[in-house]
Amino acid sequence: MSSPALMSPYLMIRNAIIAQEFPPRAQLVENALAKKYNVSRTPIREALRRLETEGLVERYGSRMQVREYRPEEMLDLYEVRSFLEEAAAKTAALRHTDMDLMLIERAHQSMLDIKFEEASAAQMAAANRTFHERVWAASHSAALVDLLDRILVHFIRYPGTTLSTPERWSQVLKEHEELVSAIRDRDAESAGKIASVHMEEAKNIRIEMYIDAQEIAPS
Amino acid sequence: MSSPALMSPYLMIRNAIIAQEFPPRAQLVENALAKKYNVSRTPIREALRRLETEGLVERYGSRMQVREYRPEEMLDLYEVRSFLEEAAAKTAALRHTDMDLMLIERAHQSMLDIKFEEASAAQMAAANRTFHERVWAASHSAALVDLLDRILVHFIRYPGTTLSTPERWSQVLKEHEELVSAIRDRDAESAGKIASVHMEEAKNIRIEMYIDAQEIAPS
DNA sequence: ATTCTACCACCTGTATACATTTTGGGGTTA
DNA sequence: TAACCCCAAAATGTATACAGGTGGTAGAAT
Repeated sequence: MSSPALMSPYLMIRNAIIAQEFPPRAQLVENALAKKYNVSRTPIREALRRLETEGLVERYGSRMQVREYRPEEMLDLYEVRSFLEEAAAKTAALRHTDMDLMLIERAHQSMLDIKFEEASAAQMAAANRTFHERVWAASHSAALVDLLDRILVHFIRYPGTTLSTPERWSQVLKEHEELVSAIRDRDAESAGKIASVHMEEAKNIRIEMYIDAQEIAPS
Repeated sequence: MSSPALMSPYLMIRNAIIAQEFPPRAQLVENALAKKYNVSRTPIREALRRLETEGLVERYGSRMQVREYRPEEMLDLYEVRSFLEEAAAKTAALRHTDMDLMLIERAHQSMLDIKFEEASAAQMAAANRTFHERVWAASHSAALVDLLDRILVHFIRYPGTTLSTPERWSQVLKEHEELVSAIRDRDAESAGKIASVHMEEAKNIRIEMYIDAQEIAPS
């Protein structure tokens, strides 16, 4: 994260939304943002349009406001991601080149090299993301990668990670191992199934996290 | 299609691209477009940004140009659509309300009411699209609908329809009938399978169309 | 003839000024 | 008191002016 002055209004506003500096349903007024970030309305408008297409910001009439979100929405997102990851895994199994496989294996090895106690949550999440991205790439379907990107954007708004315990971490590694094998064997059905189950588990962990949060701070 | 003056620059440019008035790789220069459509650069810029996120237009450095496309890409799109329609059908089977089912059945009936000889291709395509949209809606997954919308945008660039023969039309009706039944029975597996096969067939028809076109006008 | 340089034309990025629409409030009336 | 209307203020939509950067070309020198 570089200094504010070097960041585009798009990223500035985006970060502010994620940090809840602008809470859900907050009105995003062009003039106010322009003053706040010391640029003219023009770049602000473009940033808002972009955030709108990403789905972080919504129009109400002509006004823009921060999109609301409900924790339940997370389940929807995981569900769709599950379908897409299944599709990507299947397709990757059928279409991967030797190079694709090498890149996937290397990403997997990077995750194996991480010591859970020493690494930061961000590091682990990044390594995990890289692994999945390499699987996507191996599908050789630009359309599929585009959709996966689009879905994952929404996850930003939900804090935390599903990789937070050593048990889960080693479980993830085991499942990735299986996924790599299935892809290597060009076994599309298995690969799809593994990816799907993998996501289903992440979803369930999220549900637990949500319920725990509810019990600590009930409405 | 209303008169040009009433259409937003976004739609104007979009139509022009689809009509190949701006061929693939054509530079889209803001000033030129502004003069052509009698508006200032500001709305033109917004239109281009929007088209960029839709994927009809691409940046090369800071220049914008019409995105290239290859007929083979169509297969990718159908493949991804197939996954998504399968997901939507499965989810709709599990989650539909009585109202959802009624709307689906009504859309299906509308298609049955169409006489192939009398109806235009556009009418048939529209009725077909409505049917599918109602299935999507019955999934109650906003994220899924969003992705389907996003994928279908790209189909615009490829002319023609897969519903062009009476045989195919009645085949489509039969498969829709089966899909409605599976959804009604809340049989997710069948519904998913039917939707998936349905799309696979459309893909194959596209391949035939492409090959035929190649033979008539070889490179 | 070829290459290097300098300049000019063009295009995008940004700011600002102007136009239009929407909204919220206050006062009047039924 | 509630409803309606009108007006003022504010926010968005649009146009225009200005700045910065890039590419291409003409001309000169080798």
